[in-house]
Amino acid sequence: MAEVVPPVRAGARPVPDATVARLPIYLRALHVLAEDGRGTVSSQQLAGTTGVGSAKLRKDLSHLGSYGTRGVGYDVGHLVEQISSELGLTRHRAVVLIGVGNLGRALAGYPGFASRGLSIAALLDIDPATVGQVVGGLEVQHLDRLDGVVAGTGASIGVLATPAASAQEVCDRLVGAGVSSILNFAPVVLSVPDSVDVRKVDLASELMVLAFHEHRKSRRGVVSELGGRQRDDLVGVDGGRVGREASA
Amino acid sequence: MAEVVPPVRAGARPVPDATVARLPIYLRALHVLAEDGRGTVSSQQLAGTTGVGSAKLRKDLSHLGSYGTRGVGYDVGHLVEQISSELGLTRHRAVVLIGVGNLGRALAGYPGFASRGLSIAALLDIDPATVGQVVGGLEVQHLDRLDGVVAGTGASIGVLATPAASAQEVCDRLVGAGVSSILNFAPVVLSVPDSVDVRKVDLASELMVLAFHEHRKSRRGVVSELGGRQRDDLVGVDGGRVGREASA
DNA sequence: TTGTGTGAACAACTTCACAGCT
DNA sequence: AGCTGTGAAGTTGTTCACACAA
Repeated sequence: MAEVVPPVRAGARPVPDATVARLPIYLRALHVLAEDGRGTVSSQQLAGTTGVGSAKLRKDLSHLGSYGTRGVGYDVGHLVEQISSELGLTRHRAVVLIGVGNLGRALAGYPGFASRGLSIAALLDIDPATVGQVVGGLEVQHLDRLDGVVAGTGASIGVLATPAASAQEVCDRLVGAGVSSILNFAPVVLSVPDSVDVRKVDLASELMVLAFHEHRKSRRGVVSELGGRQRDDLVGVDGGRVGREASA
Repeated sequence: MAEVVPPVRAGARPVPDATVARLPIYLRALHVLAEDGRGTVSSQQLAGTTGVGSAKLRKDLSHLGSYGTRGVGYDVGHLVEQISSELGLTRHRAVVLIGVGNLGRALAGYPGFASRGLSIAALLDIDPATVGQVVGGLEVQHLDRLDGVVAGTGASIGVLATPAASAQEVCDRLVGAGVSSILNFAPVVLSVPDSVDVRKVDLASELMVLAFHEHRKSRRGVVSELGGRQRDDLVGVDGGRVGREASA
């Protein structure tokens, strides 16, 4: 067609979202392989440990200009660097966590947060009984210090682990302080400017989706070979899209 | 495979997965509306509170044999029933939770679990210091009692909130006890029989995806060399005992 | 031979636009 | 008028199959 080229400049979306969502999984598997001293992996092998099909895996890796060797596989160390780089983990990113209840404590102590690239730089809460406690090596600070903490740590990512009732308010303060990406665990839909990314983890929803699968098994079908799928179903949490649509 | 089969096998998937994943969100919003005394909602209004586009919402609802009234909207109460029914929440489903650390405690106390259809029927752990504690009104039992607990409560859903190292082992025990759906919080790819559904929530991955978005935002002509020498401890995920891939 | 990389077919999901009911 | 329900078009993601490199 003599159609004009899409007005998209170079750099619109080189890496599909679905691929990005899987990169951390590959990265983890690769770290394990590296520890075991493996120098190379084939897509087949990586597929085995990540639960992703080998073709999908190859296509994913090809999006980041993959450097596999035909007949051999991928260099583990190099792949780790490639993925880390793509995810932006080569640069240390500070994360502030708001809401130091049980969930917040779990997150603060989560192995894998502290490990690579990402680290929780500050914990904040509004409860006087919690403020001042030391959790995961950090002293919990009062939420009122948010602006200073964000400025001081250079944090651009916030984790929201507060009760639902205060989530929107805290979110507003996070945005006001300059945070531009938020991981939301509160079961509410946050309203944020377009420039802010929100990703939501909804624990209750996850359980309900499982309940649905249970329901379907018992309700309709004999569990024919269609029934179980573990590998494909690793959808996890659906992507939190940017911003939101206009609403008064 | 001889004959040309229609798109989907008989009774395979009437409701798309993507829709199922959103039903809990609608359900929550509808509960709020019901509390406020709203009798009806339009797709437009529901879209506003759920952050989903109105067209998508209508299509989603149409999958469950939609019951809207043209020119008016949907009956809130009826919709709640429809969605609950589709998700299998009309029947009370017992859930067992393994691993009563901070995450487990957070889940045990999560509002919205206890509320509708789903309830955590038992907490189990293997740590003697945790066993016997009362958390969220339930006494933590030893993991060895798993079979009896599953049989006694009729639980078919298990929540895995253990450390990564023991996740696969506990998973096996869950499956052995008769649980057929598992919500896995451990950063491990579980190996299960085809008849078992596994859904994974990977907190570290979520953060990394956010980091990626941050990274992309700051990708303004930063073509210069990123100091890729990120040589930190090789923590990795230990105990990644992913058996094998049940390759299809 | 082994195993990557990829175009092309396929499938899933989303958005559009409007017919048709109230 | 207002709003649902849905074919059709558009977009995104997955799977296939094979050329090609080591």
